[in-house]
Amino acid sequence: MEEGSFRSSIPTYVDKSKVLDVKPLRTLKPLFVSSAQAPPLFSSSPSGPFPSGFTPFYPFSMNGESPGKNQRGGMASDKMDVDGANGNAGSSRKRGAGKQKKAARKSVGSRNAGVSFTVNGGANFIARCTPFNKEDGDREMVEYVLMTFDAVRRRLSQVEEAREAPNGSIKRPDLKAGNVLMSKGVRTNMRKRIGATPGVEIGDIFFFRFEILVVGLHGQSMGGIDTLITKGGKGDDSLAISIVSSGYYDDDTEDKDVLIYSGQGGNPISKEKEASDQKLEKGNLALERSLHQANEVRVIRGMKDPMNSSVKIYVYDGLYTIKESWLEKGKSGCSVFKYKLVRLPGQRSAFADWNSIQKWKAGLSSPAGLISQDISSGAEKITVALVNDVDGREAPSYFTYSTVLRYSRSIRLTNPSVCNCHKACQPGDLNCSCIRNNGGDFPYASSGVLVSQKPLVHECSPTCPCFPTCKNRVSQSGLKLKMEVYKTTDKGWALRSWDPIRAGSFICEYAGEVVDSPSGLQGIGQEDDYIFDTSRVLGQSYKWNYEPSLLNEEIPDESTENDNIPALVISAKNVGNVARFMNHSCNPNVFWQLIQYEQNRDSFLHVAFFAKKHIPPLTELTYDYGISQFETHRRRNCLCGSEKCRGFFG
DNA sequence: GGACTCTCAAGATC
DNA sequence: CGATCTTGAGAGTC
Repeated sequence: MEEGSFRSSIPTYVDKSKVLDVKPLRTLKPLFVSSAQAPPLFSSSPSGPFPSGFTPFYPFSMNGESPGKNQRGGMASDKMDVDGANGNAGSSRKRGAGKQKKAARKSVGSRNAGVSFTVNGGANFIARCTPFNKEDGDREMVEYVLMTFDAVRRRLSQVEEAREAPNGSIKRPDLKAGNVLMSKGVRTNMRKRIGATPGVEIGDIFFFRFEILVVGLHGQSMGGIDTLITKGGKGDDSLAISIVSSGYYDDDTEDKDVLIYSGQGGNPISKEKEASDQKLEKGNLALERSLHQANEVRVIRGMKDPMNSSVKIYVYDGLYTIKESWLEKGKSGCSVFKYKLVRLPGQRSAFADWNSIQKWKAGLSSPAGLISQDISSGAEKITVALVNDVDGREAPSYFTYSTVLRYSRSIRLTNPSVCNCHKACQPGDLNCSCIRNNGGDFPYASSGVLVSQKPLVHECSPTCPCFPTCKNRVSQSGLKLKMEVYKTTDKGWALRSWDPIRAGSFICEYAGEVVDSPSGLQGIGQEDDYIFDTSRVLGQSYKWNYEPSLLNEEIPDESTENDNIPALVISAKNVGNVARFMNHSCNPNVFWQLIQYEQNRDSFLHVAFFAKKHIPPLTELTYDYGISQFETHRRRNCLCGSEKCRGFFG
């Protein structure tokens, strides 16, 4: 820690001649891949359809359900079959369009005719949840289950918020989504175990109790103590295997490695019933037995979301053991069991980081290697830190910080449209033309998260009469997260957030200068490492949107709209915002989404980044740069290090 | 804006 | 199979 030793060299006034030209990603050598080796390219038309969001992702085996399409063979065959998945999904969607509008429920079954299911006769993608990986998971399965949960939950929120009379409706989309996943068997790590949960990493964050349940980290939907029956007999022979410290009880969570956890029970059940003494039974008894057994106990710490105090975030803080227990008088005057849990040494930090970040934000301390408090020089509403803890005080190469996308000339994309709402646009209000432009669905849930990826999201424009607080302006509100541009050991500069990020949250726009002539792109990409190009094709498709069949919905027909979206190419070499520091990954945690809104009587395209999954603080933000369609384009070696790394990008 | 109350929920267990 | 237990999350209130 070299606290307080910086506070200089804001890049806008550093001596350009002395600054090394640091690329966002280190370029090793040009890489040319023959077509036989190249990964499958999807929908190569520059006008779309949108390359990333619409081809269903099959991360796991189809178990021979797409015969003849699986061309990888060997080990790969039971992992991923992107070719087959795309072939199937693409054709079935086209067939489904128009014909099956009415038979929503039926169509799901008939579309899948001939496919054998392993679970509840649901959609074929559920077949990936095999008895094997439902019992014991891995990272891929955990991420898949979490992504499915949140996609379903977002959709249920969207449907719910559009409803006029919320009587008998889904008030708890999280519980409903949990129920859908449980009943369809979309879950993992169902086998209870002592110690680590395969695929769940220390530091992982969760926004709902059900998320923790469906990945098998903690097997109680509400209760704070989960137990494992050790001998075939009574419940008495149980050990505590995981606990959630949520704030409901008076736990002491001050120390980053020690947790004083309260036993369960004794709370007043209703207004009439008084608090009572806790008894040495159930979870309390299991904790007591675990004290003597000294077995590992998983600890999940709940805390307020620094972004939104009404939201609670759960952080998996790794394994602890119980060292002591005692009985004391609680605030109500009744006896409460207390357990002292101590974190096992040698685990990567998780909860401790949250404490550090709080101090940084409060100005009580600084991260090691802080060079600048704000590389945006005040352009952003929230400061953007610059940190180099790797090689001294070197700063990124010179550029002009801009929060907006600069168009050199106006491009009329569609007829500009403004809505006629005079407060905030209301989900479900089909009189609102902005909502109609989005196909009738409000693109964002009330929490501000994007519900589904689409070819194009139509936001309300600055000229719409609705309030600036209208929820349909998410990408126009600027940075909300506390960002940090930081130096990595091997990938140049990178971007991360001090705040936790919920899946679907808006992160930032890709600011820069629009490159006018798409025909001239071939040359531009050669020299400019800060090009963003919507016509690049993503090397790996994935499914972010909810699976309609899980909710007995028909597959929406997106094929007719947005066929004429032109390619958008942006250079952030000279002008840009934090987005220019985001590196490529083949397994990214961020994706981009085209947004359109009206400005000065013309409609303009924007590129907005959203969180693909929940992102813990200080995790590098990455997106898939995609692959240029120009064969002469210079490709670069990928250093993302993910298991499914395709080896190159660009 | 935040602390509080109210309401309606879920799975596990017995 | 249903009652009981154990709180979570969102909305509404002051």
